[in-house]
Amino acid sequence: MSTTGRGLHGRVLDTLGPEITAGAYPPGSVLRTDELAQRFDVSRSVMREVVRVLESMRLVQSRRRVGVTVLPAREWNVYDPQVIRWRLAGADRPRQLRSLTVLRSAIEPVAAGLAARNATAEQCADLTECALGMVANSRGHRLEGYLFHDVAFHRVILTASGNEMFARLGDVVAEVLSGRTHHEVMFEDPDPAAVTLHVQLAEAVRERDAARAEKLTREITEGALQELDVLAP
Amino acid sequence: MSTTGRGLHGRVLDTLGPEITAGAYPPGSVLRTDELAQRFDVSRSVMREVVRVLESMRLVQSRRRVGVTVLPAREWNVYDPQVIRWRLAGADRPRQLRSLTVLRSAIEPVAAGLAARNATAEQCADLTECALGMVANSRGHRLEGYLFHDVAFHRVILTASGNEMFARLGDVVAEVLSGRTHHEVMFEDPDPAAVTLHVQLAEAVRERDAARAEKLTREITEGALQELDVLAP
DNA sequence: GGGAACAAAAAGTCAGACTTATATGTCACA
DNA sequence: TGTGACATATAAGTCTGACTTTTTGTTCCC
Repeated sequence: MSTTGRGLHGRVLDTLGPEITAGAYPPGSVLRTDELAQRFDVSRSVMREVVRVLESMRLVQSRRRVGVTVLPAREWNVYDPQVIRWRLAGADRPRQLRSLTVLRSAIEPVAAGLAARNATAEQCADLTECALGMVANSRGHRLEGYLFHDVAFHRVILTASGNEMFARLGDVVAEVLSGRTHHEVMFEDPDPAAVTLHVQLAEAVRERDAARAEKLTREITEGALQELDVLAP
Repeated sequence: MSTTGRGLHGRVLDTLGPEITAGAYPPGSVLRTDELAQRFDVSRSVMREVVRVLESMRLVQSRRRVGVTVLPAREWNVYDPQVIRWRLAGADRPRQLRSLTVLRSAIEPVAAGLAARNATAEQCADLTECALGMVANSRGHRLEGYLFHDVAFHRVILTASGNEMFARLGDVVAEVLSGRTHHEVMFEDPDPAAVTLHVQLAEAVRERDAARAEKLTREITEGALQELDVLAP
């Protein structure tokens, strides 16, 4: 389910990008456009476009008479969805997953508070529906169905907050939740306490209780953090 | 102080990017690469590189036989530093400033709590130094000096949190704080209460009091939000 | 009216020549 | 020996023109 992939350019990017984010080239390494073009068997034009995109992600820097320099991780645009996907697919997936979960724990409670103030009637209904879907799939190893509703639930919260910056983190949350179900060990049914919290959160938003919504979300993300500590200490 | 600017490619990007984020072309509008190249008097190769970068920011989408379609704002990579800068320079600066301030109010308290647990001795010293610098410049219209130390202070907090996602928001916070001093009306000296809060926050981090650090930061960002309500209601 | 063949349009790709900036090495001079 | 000016090589940057591929919209036939 890659966003790029289309065209020669996208295929090269999907190989070179992950290599860089995986640390295959130590920071300061110099690549040459011509050599890369040769390696991937594409023309210089295509290779230049790839380098330009990597440069806009701050993964590399292109300088005359020097070449394409790989930048240290501290420079990377770590909020770029492609970079996030590449890093989650790579070796430092655990570290990345932790970073993102901590980010969630900061954002989502505030977003939920705002959602309680701003959510439309339709969004409230969606929320309730998602929560019910979670309940319905919380037993009997129906993990896929549970995940689907869980992701949808958090997306609605983030969107309903009315803050575009929060809304854009929907994909990140989806990635984190999906990762927990698919990549990490998750044989057992979801924690019943978490399910209850989601139902209560939908209630709180519907009743415009911002403080309670924030508190409940804090408990949810707190749980996600603890879960992470158990899985990857 | 533009990151790009270097080269023909950067100059075109710095014109076309802001135009799109300013909403000069309604979503769904179709641009043609050849026409754009003609308009900016550059070759198609350069124009293609520009389009590729805009595409990676999800501002546009390039499709065969159709052209370069402008995407709706909901699709934009609003965390991309360039996009942030372009939007802050444009007409919906107030809305953008509010979004970012809300984001700060979610992130910084959590970051401060983590900083209290993870900050090195050197970072604690830096923090105290910055706080003292703020105090020293808090009276007599020394706004530039105050801003400098304020920005540095928040950068240290975000970095000391140990979370890379938080650390990368240093530039955003710098932009918001700088905007308050330069663009918005800011004739008076900074609020003495805010200065005190920063001094206390440096203390709390030094004493490893995570809960107090978080609470103090929440008060600081709360102040920033109220300030925004006064300036742009 | 519906489906298949066709034509046009725009992006995608390539190859090659030329330009420009700049890191680095050379050499003369102090 | 150190230092500055100058020359040179290098790799990115730019331009041009030709060709390919995909997709859309039309037309024509059943």
